[in-house]
Amino acid sequence: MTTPMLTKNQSLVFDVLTKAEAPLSAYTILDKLRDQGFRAPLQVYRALDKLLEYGVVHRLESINSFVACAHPNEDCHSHGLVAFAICESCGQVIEFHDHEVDHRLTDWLKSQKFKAEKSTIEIRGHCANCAA
Amino acid sequence: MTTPMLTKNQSLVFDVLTKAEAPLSAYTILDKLRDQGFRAPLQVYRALDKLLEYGVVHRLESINSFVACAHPNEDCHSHGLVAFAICESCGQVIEFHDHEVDHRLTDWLKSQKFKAEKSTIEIRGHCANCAA
DNA sequence: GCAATTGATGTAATAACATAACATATCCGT
DNA sequence: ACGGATATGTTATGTTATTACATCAATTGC
Repeated sequence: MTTPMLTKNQSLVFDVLTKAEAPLSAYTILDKLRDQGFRAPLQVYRALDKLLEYGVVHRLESINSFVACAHPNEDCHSHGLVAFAICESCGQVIEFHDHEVDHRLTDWLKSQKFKAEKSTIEIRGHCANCAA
Repeated sequence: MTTPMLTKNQSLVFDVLTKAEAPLSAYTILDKLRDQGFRAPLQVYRALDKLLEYGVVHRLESINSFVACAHPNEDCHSHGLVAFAICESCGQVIEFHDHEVDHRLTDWLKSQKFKAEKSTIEIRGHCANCAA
């Protein structure tokens, strides 16, 4: 999907996520944008919905947070499957793709005649720097 | 891990999950146990924490819900990695294990020196019965 | 030009999910 | 019986997400 011109709110939210060192919750984003005139959660959630749709932001289900896509130039959707390693100490997120994993899951789903719509692979733990 | 004797509240919560056709949210469980004397969310969450620890219940992060483990006789923890296919129409959850996927992810994590603690693989879509 | 449609925004209220803090009670080893 | 650990009960609160409704702005068809 080609990303259309972002609206004002979408740009503000995207900028906050791009500058962040770690995933942010919707309410954290809201707080960071109070000075820009944001007042209500919906302003954030609506922008996030679009950014997710465009594939430039990912939602981390296991921590109810959002990150800017780490591979903005490639098309994440075409990879079919994105996986995340999330450090519980420093918050760093490593985003990666593995075709073999993708393939195995796809084959399994096909064998079950299960039509996949949205896949989540998230590993929580500690990154090289933070691990004892 | 061997599962110790369940307490009263743990048994009640586990029974509700075992009898359910689909994953249940903590608050849905609470409602189903009002007649048994449950009054507060914490009674459910505390029981769930233990059941998760014992490995007899899984949490589905992407839908904030809980299911009884589908493979009670095997030890899910020893599989290292459990994946779920979740039907968004009927709610059915298919739990499965794939050693190859496990292996690929483990190798990748090792290459990054990332210490995994908890992994989540969830695929939302439509099961064979519900797919158009 | 101008109504009609569509998409974006603003705001308030509420729903849904989860935990903190504190008090009591029950179980078990000694 | 005592003391510690675990389980429970209860209230309040914190956190995440959506519903409902009003307004505004850009676009399209006529």
